[in-house]
Amino acid sequence: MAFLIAQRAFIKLYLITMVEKNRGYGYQMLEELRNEFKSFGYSPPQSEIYRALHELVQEGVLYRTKKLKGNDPSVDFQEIVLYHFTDQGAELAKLYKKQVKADLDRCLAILHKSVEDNY
Amino acid sequence: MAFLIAQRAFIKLYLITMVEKNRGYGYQMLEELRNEFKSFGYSPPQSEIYRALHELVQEGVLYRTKKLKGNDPSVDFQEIVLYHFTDQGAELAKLYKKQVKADLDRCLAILHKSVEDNY
DNA sequence: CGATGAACATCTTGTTCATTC
DNA sequence: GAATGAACAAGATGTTCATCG
Repeated sequence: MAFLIAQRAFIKLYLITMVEKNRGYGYQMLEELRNEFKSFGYSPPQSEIYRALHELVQEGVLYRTKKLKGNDPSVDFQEIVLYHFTDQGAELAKLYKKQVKADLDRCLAILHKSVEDNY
Repeated sequence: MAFLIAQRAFIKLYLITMVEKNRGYGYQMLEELRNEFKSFGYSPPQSEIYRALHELVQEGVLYRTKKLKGNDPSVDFQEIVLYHFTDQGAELAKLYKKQVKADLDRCLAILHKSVEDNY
Protein backbone atom coordinates (compact mmCIF):
# COMPACT_ATOMS: atom_id res chain seq x y z
CA MET A 1 0.00 0.00 0.00
CA ALA A 2 1.17 3.44 -0.84
CA PHE A 3 2.12 6.33 1.38
CA LEU A 4 1.35 9.69 -0.22
CA ILE A 5 0.31 10.41 -3.75
CA ALA A 6 3.08 10.28 -6.33
CA GLN A 7 4.27 13.45 -7.95
CA ARG A 8 3.50 11.96 -11.34
CA ALA A 9 -0.17 11.44 -10.54
CA PHE A 10 -0.37 14.87 -9.04
CA ILE A 11 1.00 16.46 -12.18
CA LYS A 12 -1.20 14.40 -14.46
CA LEU A 13 -4.20 15.73 -12.64
CA TYR A 14 -3.16 19.30 -13.37
CA LEU A 15 -2.36 18.51 -16.96
CA ILE A 16 -5.78 17.03 -17.52
CA THR A 17 -7.42 20.07 -16.04
CA MET A 18 -5.30 22.29 -18.21
CA VAL A 19 -6.22 20.39 -21.33
CA GLU A 20 -9.84 20.77 -20.33
CA LYS A 21 -9.26 24.49 -20.32
CA ASN A 22 -7.44 24.41 -23.65
CA ARG A 23 -4.18 25.42 -22.13
CA GLY A 24 -1.88 24.32 -24.80
CA TYR A 25 1.53 22.84 -24.74
CA GLY A 26 4.09 21.31 -22.44
CA TYR A 27 6.50 24.07 -21.78
CA GLN A 28 3.70 26.50 -21.12
CA MET A 29 2.06 24.17 -18.63
CA LEU A 30 5.40 23.69 -16.94
CA GLU A 31 5.86 27.43 -16.53
CA GLU A 32 2.36 27.84 -15.25
CA LEU A 33 2.77 25.10 -12.67
CA ARG A 34 6.11 26.45 -11.54
CA ASN A 35 4.55 29.82 -11.12
CA GLU A 36 1.58 28.50 -9.22
CA PHE A 37 3.69 26.54 -6.77
CA LYS A 38 6.59 28.90 -6.46
CA SER A 39 5.39 30.20 -3.12
CA PHE A 40 5.01 26.62 -1.88
CA GLY A 41 8.64 25.89 -2.38
CA TYR A 42 7.81 23.42 -5.08
CA SER A 43 9.14 23.60 -8.59
CA PRO A 44 8.11 20.62 -10.71
CA PRO A 45 11.00 19.41 -12.81
CA GLN A 46 10.66 19.74 -16.55
CA SER A 47 11.17 16.06 -17.17
CA GLU A 48 8.18 15.14 -15.03
CA ILE A 49 5.81 17.24 -17.10
CA TYR A 50 6.89 15.60 -20.34
CA ARG A 51 6.86 12.16 -18.84
CA ALA A 52 3.39 12.74 -17.53
CA LEU A 53 2.17 13.96 -20.89
CA HIS A 54 3.71 10.98 -22.65
CA GLU A 55 2.05 8.64 -20.22
CA LEU A 56 -1.33 10.23 -20.76
CA VAL A 57 -0.85 9.66 -24.47
CA GLN A 58 0.21 6.06 -23.89
CA GLU A 59 -2.88 5.52 -21.81
CA GLY A 60 -5.09 6.76 -24.60
CA VAL A 61 -6.32 9.83 -22.79
CA LEU A 62 -4.64 12.43 -24.94
CA TYR A 63 -3.41 12.74 -28.48
CA ARG A 64 -0.98 15.21 -29.95
CA THR A 65 -1.02 17.72 -32.72
CA LYS A 66 1.84 19.88 -33.86
CA LYS A 67 1.68 23.51 -34.68
CA LEU A 68 3.95 26.43 -35.38
CA LYS A 69 3.96 28.75 -32.46
CA GLY A 70 3.71 32.17 -34.09
CA ASN A 71 0.97 33.01 -36.51
CA ASP A 72 3.46 34.26 -39.00
CA PRO A 73 5.63 31.33 -40.10
CA SER A 74 8.22 33.66 -41.55
CA VAL A 75 8.86 35.05 -38.11
CA ASP A 76 8.72 32.06 -35.83
CA PHE A 77 9.24 28.48 -36.90
CA GLN A 78 9.17 27.09 -33.41
CA GLU A 79 7.10 23.97 -33.38
CA ILE A 80 4.97 23.20 -30.37
CA VAL A 81 2.98 20.15 -29.39
CA LEU A 82 -0.63 20.57 -28.44
CA TYR A 83 -2.67 18.04 -26.49
CA HIS A 84 -6.32 17.12 -26.79
CA PHE A 85 -8.62 14.48 -25.42
CA THR A 86 -9.16 11.42 -27.52
CA ASP A 87 -12.68 10.12 -28.06
CA GLN A 88 -12.54 8.07 -24.91
CA GLY A 89 -10.20 10.59 -23.33
CA ALA A 90 -12.80 12.69 -21.61
CA GLU A 91 -14.28 9.63 -19.98
CA LEU A 92 -10.94 8.24 -18.96
CA ALA A 93 -9.93 11.61 -17.58
CA LYS A 94 -13.08 11.83 -15.53
CA LEU A 95 -12.38 8.45 -14.04
CA TYR A 96 -8.78 9.28 -13.39
CA LYS A 97 -9.71 12.48 -11.64
CA LYS A 98 -12.15 10.63 -9.48
CA GLN A 99 -9.50 8.20 -8.37
CA VAL A 100 -6.99 10.93 -7.71
CA LYS A 101 -9.54 12.84 -5.69
CA ALA A 102 -9.94 9.87 -3.43
CA ASP A 103 -6.20 9.64 -3.05
CA LEU A 104 -5.85 13.35 -2.31
CA ASP A 105 -8.48 13.06 0.40
CA ARG A 106 -6.66 10.10 1.81
CA CYS A 107 -3.40 12.04 1.88
CA LEU A 108 -5.02 15.02 3.52
CA ALA A 109 -6.46 12.77 6.17
CA ILE A 110 -3.10 11.17 6.85
CA LEU A 111 -1.35 14.50 7.13
CA HIS A 112 -4.01 15.95 9.36
CA LYS A 113 -3.80 12.94 11.57
CA SER A 114 -0.07 13.29 11.87
CA VAL A 115 -0.39 16.89 12.94
CA GLU A 116 -2.92 15.92 15.56
CA ASP A 117 -0.87 13.01 16.77
CA ASN A 118 2.46 14.76 17.01
CA TYR A 119 1.79 18.33 18.02
CA MET B 1 12.85 21.63 -4.32
CA ALA B 2 10.86 18.83 -2.92
CA PHE B 3 7.33 17.77 -3.63
CA LEU B 4 5.69 16.14 -0.64
CA ILE B 5 7.24 15.04 2.60
CA ALA B 6 9.19 11.82 2.46
CA GLN B 7 7.87 8.75 4.16
CA ARG B 8 11.09 8.53 6.15
CA ALA B 9 10.65 11.96 7.69
CA PHE B 10 7.02 11.22 8.40
CA ILE B 11 7.91 8.05 10.24
CA LYS B 12 10.74 9.68 12.16
CA LEU B 13 8.28 12.19 13.47
CA TYR B 14 6.09 9.46 14.88
CA LEU B 15 9.03 7.59 16.32
CA ILE B 16 10.20 10.68 18.16
CA THR B 17 6.77 11.22 19.62
CA MET B 18 6.62 7.60 20.64
CA VAL B 19 9.97 7.81 22.37
CA GLU B 20 8.72 10.88 24.17
CA LYS B 21 5.89 8.74 25.44
CA ASN B 22 8.20 5.91 26.40
CA ARG B 23 6.78 3.60 23.85
CA GLY B 24 9.53 1.13 23.61
CA TYR B 25 10.94 -0.80 20.77
CA GLY B 26 10.92 -1.07 17.02
CA TYR B 27 8.59 -3.91 16.33
CA GLN B 28 6.07 -2.54 18.74
CA MET B 29 6.10 0.87 17.14
CA LEU B 30 5.73 -0.74 13.76
CA GLU B 31 2.64 -2.62 14.87
CA GLU B 32 1.19 0.48 16.42
CA LEU B 33 1.70 2.55 13.31
CA ARG B 34 0.26 -0.14 11.11
CA ASN B 35 -2.75 -0.27 13.30
CA GLU B 36 -3.20 3.47 13.36
CA PHE B 37 -3.04 3.79 9.60
CA LYS B 38 -4.77 0.63 8.63
CA SER B 39 -8.00 2.45 7.82
CA PHE B 40 -6.06 4.89 5.67
CA GLY B 41 -4.84 2.20 3.37
CA TYR B 42 -1.31 2.74 4.54
CA SER B 43 0.88 0.10 6.03
CA PRO B 44 4.40 1.32 6.71
CA PRO B 45 6.94 -1.29 5.70
CA GLN B 46 9.00 -2.83 8.43
CA SER B 47 12.29 -1.81 6.87
CA GLU B 48 11.37 1.84 6.98
CA ILE B 49 10.86 1.81 10.71
CA TYR B 50 14.25 0.30 11.37
CA ARG B 51 15.94 2.54 8.87
CA ALA B 52 14.36 5.56 10.50
CA LEU B 53 15.43 4.44 13.96
CA HIS B 54 18.96 3.81 12.77
CA GLU B 55 19.09 7.26 11.24
CA LEU B 56 17.91 8.90 14.42
CA VAL B 57 20.72 7.13 16.23
CA GLN B 58 23.21 8.22 13.58
CA GLU B 59 22.05 11.77 13.96
CA GLY B 60 22.64 11.68 17.68
CA VAL B 61 19.02 12.04 18.66
CA LEU B 62 18.53 8.60 20.14
CA TYR B 63 20.64 5.96 21.78
CA ARG B 64 19.88 2.30 22.27
CA THR B 65 19.69 -0.03 25.18
CA LYS B 66 19.02 -3.72 25.08
CA LYS B 67 16.73 -5.63 27.31
CA LEU B 68 15.14 -9.01 27.63
CA LYS B 69 11.51 -8.82 26.82
CA GLY B 70 9.93 -10.95 29.50
CA ASN B 71 10.50 -10.32 33.16
CA ASP B 72 11.37 -13.91 33.73
CA PRO B 73 14.51 -14.72 31.75
CA SER B 74 13.91 -18.42 32.08
CA VAL B 75 10.73 -18.03 30.09
CA ASP B 76 11.57 -15.53 27.39
CA PHE B 77 15.05 -14.69 26.21
CA GLN B 78 13.89 -12.50 23.41
CA GLU B 79 16.08 -9.44 23.28
CA ILE B 80 14.55 -6.12 22.37
CA VAL B 81 16.09 -2.74 21.62
CA LEU B 82 14.83 0.28 23.48
CA TYR B 83 15.35 3.84 22.38
CA HIS B 84 15.91 6.95 24.46
CA PHE B 85 16.88 10.53 23.87
CA THR B 86 20.52 11.42 24.16
CA ASP B 87 21.55 14.48 26.13
CA GLN B 88 21.13 16.71 23.15
CA GLY B 89 18.42 14.45 21.79
CA ALA B 90 15.48 16.26 23.26
CA GLU B 91 16.67 19.52 21.78
CA LEU B 92 17.40 18.01 18.40
CA ALA B 93 14.04 16.32 18.38
CA LYS B 94 12.31 19.56 19.16
CA LEU B 95 14.04 21.21 16.27
CA TYR B 96 13.31 18.34 13.96
CA LYS B 97 9.65 18.39 14.84
CA LYS B 98 9.51 22.07 14.18
CA GLN B 99 10.92 21.60 10.72
CA VAL B 100 8.64 18.71 9.94
CA LYS B 101 5.66 20.71 11.09
CA ALA B 102 6.51 23.38 8.57
CA ASP B 103 6.78 20.75 5.89
CA LEU B 104 3.49 19.13 6.84
CA ASP B 105 1.77 22.48 6.64
CA ARG B 106 3.34 23.04 3.27
CA CYS B 107 2.10 19.66 2.05
CA LEU B 108 -1.39 20.32 3.33
CA ALA B 109 -1.43 23.63 1.53
CA ILE B 110 -0.32 22.03 -1.71
CA LEU B 111 -2.91 19.30 -1.52
CA HIS B 112 -5.67 21.70 -0.62
CA LYS B 113 -4.72 23.88 -3.51
CA SER B 114 -4.81 20.98 -5.88
CA VAL B 115 -8.31 20.07 -4.76
CA GLU B 116 -9.43 23.63 -5.29
CA ASP B 117 -7.76 23.90 -8.65
CA ASN B 118 -8.95 20.65 -10.11
CA TYR B 119 -12.41 19.98 -8.75
C1' DC C 1 6.07 -16.31 15.71
C1' DG C 2 8.26 -11.98 17.57
C1' DA C 3 12.21 -9.22 16.81
C1' DT C 4 16.13 -7.00 14.41
C1' DG C 5 18.80 -6.31 10.61
C1' DA C 6 20.69 -6.24 5.94
C1' DA C 7 20.55 -7.18 0.97
C1' DC C 8 18.59 -6.67 -3.07
C1' DA C 9 15.64 -5.21 -6.53
C1' DT C 10 12.76 -1.57 -8.37
C1' DC C 11 10.30 2.36 -8.94
C1' DT C 12 10.19 7.27 -8.82
C1' DT C 13 12.55 11.10 -9.18
C1' DG C 14 16.19 14.89 -10.26
C1' DT C 15 20.06 16.40 -13.28
C1' DT C 16 22.22 16.65 -17.36
C1' DC C 17 22.75 16.38 -22.17
C1' DA C 18 21.05 16.71 -27.28
C1' DT C 19 18.41 18.94 -30.59
C1' DT C 20 15.84 22.42 -33.00
C1' DC C 21 14.36 27.11 -34.09
C1' DG D 1 16.07 31.69 -24.75
C1' DA D 2 11.80 28.73 -25.86
C1' DA D 3 10.60 23.99 -26.70
C1' DT D 4 10.77 18.88 -26.74
C1' DG D 5 12.87 14.82 -25.70
C1' DA D 6 15.93 11.23 -23.94
C1' DA D 7 19.76 9.53 -21.15
C1' DC D 8 21.72 9.07 -17.14
C1' DA D 9 22.43 9.32 -12.06
C1' DA D 10 20.68 9.29 -7.67
C1' DG D 11 17.26 8.47 -4.11
C1' DA D 12 13.62 6.58 -1.85
C1' DT D 13 11.09 2.92 -1.28
C1' DG D 14 9.19 -2.17 -1.26
C1' DT D 15 10.29 -7.17 -1.07
C1' DT D 16 12.93 -10.75 0.25
C1' DC D 17 16.26 -13.11 2.83
C1' DA D 18 19.13 -14.16 7.34
C1' DT D 19 19.41 -14.67 12.07
C1' DC D 20 18.10 -15.44 16.74
C1' DG D 21 15.36 -17.21 20.70
